[in-house]
Amino acid sequence: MEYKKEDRRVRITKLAIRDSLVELMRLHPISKVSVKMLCETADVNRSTFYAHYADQYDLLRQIQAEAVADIKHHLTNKDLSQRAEITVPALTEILQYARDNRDLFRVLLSDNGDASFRQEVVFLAQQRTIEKIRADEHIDLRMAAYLEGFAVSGCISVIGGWLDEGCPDEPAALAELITKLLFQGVSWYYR
Amino acid sequence: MEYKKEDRRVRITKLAIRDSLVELMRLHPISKVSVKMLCETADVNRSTFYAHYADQYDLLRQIQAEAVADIKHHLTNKDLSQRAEITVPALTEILQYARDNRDLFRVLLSDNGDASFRQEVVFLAQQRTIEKIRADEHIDLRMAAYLEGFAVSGCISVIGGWLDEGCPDEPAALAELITKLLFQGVSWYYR
DNA sequence: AATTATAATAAACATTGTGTTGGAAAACAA
DNA sequence: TTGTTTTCCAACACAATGTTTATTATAATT
Repeated sequence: MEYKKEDRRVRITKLAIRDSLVELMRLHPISKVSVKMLCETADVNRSTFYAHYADQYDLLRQIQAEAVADIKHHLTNKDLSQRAEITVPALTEILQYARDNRDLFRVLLSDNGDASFRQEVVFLAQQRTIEKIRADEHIDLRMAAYLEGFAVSGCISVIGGWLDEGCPDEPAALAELITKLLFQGVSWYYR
Repeated sequence: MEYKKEDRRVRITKLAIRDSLVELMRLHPISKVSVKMLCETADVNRSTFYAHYADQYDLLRQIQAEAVADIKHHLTNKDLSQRAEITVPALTEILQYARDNRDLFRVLLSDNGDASFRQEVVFLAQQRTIEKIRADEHIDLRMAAYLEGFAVSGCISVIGGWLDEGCPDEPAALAELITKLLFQGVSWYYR
């Protein structure tokens, strides 16, 4: 991987631009964030922006890709490299990571974010959490797709709400809740 | 409501524009759909567009509002006007309505759609399906929010997938599935 | 510290979509 | 048919886009 260690100026510039995007996307959807405004907020020349990114969407895509890579890193580094299933401890670790980068993840998971990030998360989850559903030959593929979509969308919603509220629960507690919601439905709680 | 019966020309124009939006949004997110392209596809003059809508988003908003009104109509017209809970029959009827307007709902529920529509659906559902959760004083508000978000996001995902695949299941069967997923989780199926 | 390489800047440019306008032509309702 | 309303057409100023050039500033290298 490109460990050529970017020029210091490049790092500073990119950081300023990325921070500005996250800041602006707390208020506006990506479509309403112009390159012009972005550069003004970051105090970076517009030509400089175009030297690094094609447009706002390209920028967002790169930020997302990095976040996905980090999540993947957390996944493979943990106990579950052998077991194709997300465990409460692993989910806890991911939640901690999300909390540490709260501003970023709020934006990525929010409705202001781009669809592709959620889709990537779905893909990651598909390869792990629910792989056993796929493996079960008693389930047809269509049903598996329903279950996966239901599960991942539900989870993302909970995590997004948690971040919006300032992470009032401990990661471990939320991981527990999510797991229960997934496998036992909403009824486990209130009945 | 406005039963003034619009001028025939207005009806034709609006219909053409709306169809064009749905068509274009199968490929691009709303942010990438320009008024110009919209009018070219609809074969309508750009000035005419601005006579009816402020911009693409205003147009989408109006389409959404109408869909929401229709759903509301289906809800209040049914047995559940007294019971604050979505029943399988009522959900079935809504699914039939969605299937009848498949192209439209695919767009509205997809990630290309606007967040506000999903939020409105969430709001509708909050007032009914899960009202009992709210009423239960043993549940704190934060937990209730988690459950609601989880449930609604999951449902929308399933319905969206169903529409994308060409509605291969009967509405009644899908309504049954969704209800089970909601209250018993994914485990009811594969184990 | 001096030299070389490269990144950021400023200014200008053509291009494109936006939103508005006024008048002519067309379609409607009566 | 007559009067009304809508659409169309052409033109407009305006703003953001993406590119290019020369110049300045900063970093990496020796």
